Amino acid sequence: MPCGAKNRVEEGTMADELGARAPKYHRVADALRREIKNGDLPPGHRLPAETTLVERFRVSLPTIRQALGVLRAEGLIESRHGIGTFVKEQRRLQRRSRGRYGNARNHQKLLTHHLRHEILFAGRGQVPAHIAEVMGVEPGTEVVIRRRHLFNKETNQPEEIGASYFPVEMADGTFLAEPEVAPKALFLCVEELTGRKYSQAQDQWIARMPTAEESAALDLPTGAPVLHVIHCARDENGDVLEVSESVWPADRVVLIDEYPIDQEPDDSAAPSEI
Amino acid sequence: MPCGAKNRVEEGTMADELGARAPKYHRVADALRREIKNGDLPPGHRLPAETTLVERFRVSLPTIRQALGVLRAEGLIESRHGIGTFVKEQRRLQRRSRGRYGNARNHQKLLTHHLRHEILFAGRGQVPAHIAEVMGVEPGTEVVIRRRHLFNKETNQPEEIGASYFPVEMADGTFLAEPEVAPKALFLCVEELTGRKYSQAQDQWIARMPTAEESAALDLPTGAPVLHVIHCARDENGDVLEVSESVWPADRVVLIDEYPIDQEPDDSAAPSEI
DNA sequence: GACGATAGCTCCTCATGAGGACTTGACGAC
DNA sequence: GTCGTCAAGTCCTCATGAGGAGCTATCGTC
Repeated sequence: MPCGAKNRVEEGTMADELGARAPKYHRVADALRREIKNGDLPPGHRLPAETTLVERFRVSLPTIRQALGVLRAEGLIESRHGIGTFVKEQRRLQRRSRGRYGNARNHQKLLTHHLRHEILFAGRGQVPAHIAEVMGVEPGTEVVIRRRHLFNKETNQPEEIGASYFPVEMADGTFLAEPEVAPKALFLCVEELTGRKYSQAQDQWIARMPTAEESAALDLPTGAPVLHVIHCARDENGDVLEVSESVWPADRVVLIDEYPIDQEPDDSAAPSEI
Repeated sequence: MPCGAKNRVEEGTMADELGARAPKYHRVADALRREIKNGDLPPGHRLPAETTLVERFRVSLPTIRQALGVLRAEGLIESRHGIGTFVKEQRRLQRRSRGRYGNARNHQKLLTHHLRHEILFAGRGQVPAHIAEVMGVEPGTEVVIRRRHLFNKETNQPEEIGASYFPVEMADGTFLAEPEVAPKALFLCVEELTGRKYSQAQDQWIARMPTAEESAALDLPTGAPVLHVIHCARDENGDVLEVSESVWPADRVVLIDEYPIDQEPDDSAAPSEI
């Protein structure tokens, strides 16, 4: 069949919103998407086999596969080789509070004690470029690095990957360079070790697609982005005490930040329209 | 050619890391990806035409298209109908400071004065479900809504879409329900109108894929996520004064948050490992 | 010089056909 | 009962062939 001659494509099931000019794979995807959103195809339910969809929509297999590819990219369905294509269970969002330093001073324990920690690396290493920039050092400078993975203790699902970076002269030779899990918040350790106080912070918030490694480490479905925060803490002189970064699976985690609002004018930067 | 019989696939250009068992489209994608990362195909450069790639890699057109689809999904290339396929210019990241309320008290002017404001809607309307939740009201409750689009004044590119929501009893009848751009930060207007002070805030940070509307409004390339913040401000009694939300194109914008670190313990929630 | 038609390039859509890889469940041998 | 074999069902890969749609440069006309 030449491309121009339109087959009738199962009226009533196929979308009518999209004109007859829309590509077939688009119309098929639209029809299936509506059935999923309607609840006709509930989460976990198996879709008809591709060959069945070929008959039902009276289009060719590549067209059906292209339509399913669209829905797969949207995160609506998931195909398992040799088994079938399923409507995805939508993962429940977990709210993770970032909170403030003051709380940790109170409790004197690890702030993420509800998560299982795994220290992948602790010791000297070259600072990554994006960290060097906020640290204000040359790329490739040696720093003390602690890399960690955090898991939900119950489900054992990965919930965060992160790392902390310290200036060598500050942290080398201390237990910050040792792979044991710290008993309390790292910044309290740093304050004890150096006698300097955390005084100001800058956070960079980034949404992006994961790297292949992150996708594997966080068990991310295809098409799911990550939330990436680079946190830079300085003492009152403006010297960097620590840069830490965290990457969260955005399909599962919402970050919550709570803080008081200044009543007095200050000189920090301007918020976006509040 | 039957699927089992492997054609020789241009040794030296195709990846060797992936075994010969890897799918052809995967190997083609890998070869092109490496050329892009190497710089052999610099940003903005046009890739060979699909038919040329067919000859070069000695695979069929659908295979080439599938390989390009992989790179397209990764955001590495961009195809323009009738013109060609290009290595994407990586958009320069703009750093947008969110800063703090105090600054606006100082300057008494719009916090985003470097952006062009467009008020799409101002007036009464039903509160969306996700806003109702943080506001602590029933879904469907009437509130005063201000929807806005913000554009870069120079490039005219969309840089943010957002909205503010106010309780009706507070804002109805005031200029908050009028579509004129406010001369200064909205929260200052609210404080003047109500006599109540912004005292505490909660931000929800979300990374997710855009809706179709957002994708169009923010001129997002396919595969680019958005950064979504829902900001809830309350007075000292805990009454909600305003909920505002912003959606940023994550391929262009990095949000920066700067704040002092409390020296005293407090009772706010715990940060993730700092 | 300005305008419009055309040719030739590009990517996009879609069909047909075929074989492979993976999973599951039924069956039989031990 | 346990194990391995087998068949059937599923999704995955890949080829070939064809026509359509969008863009641009060239050329001719006005």
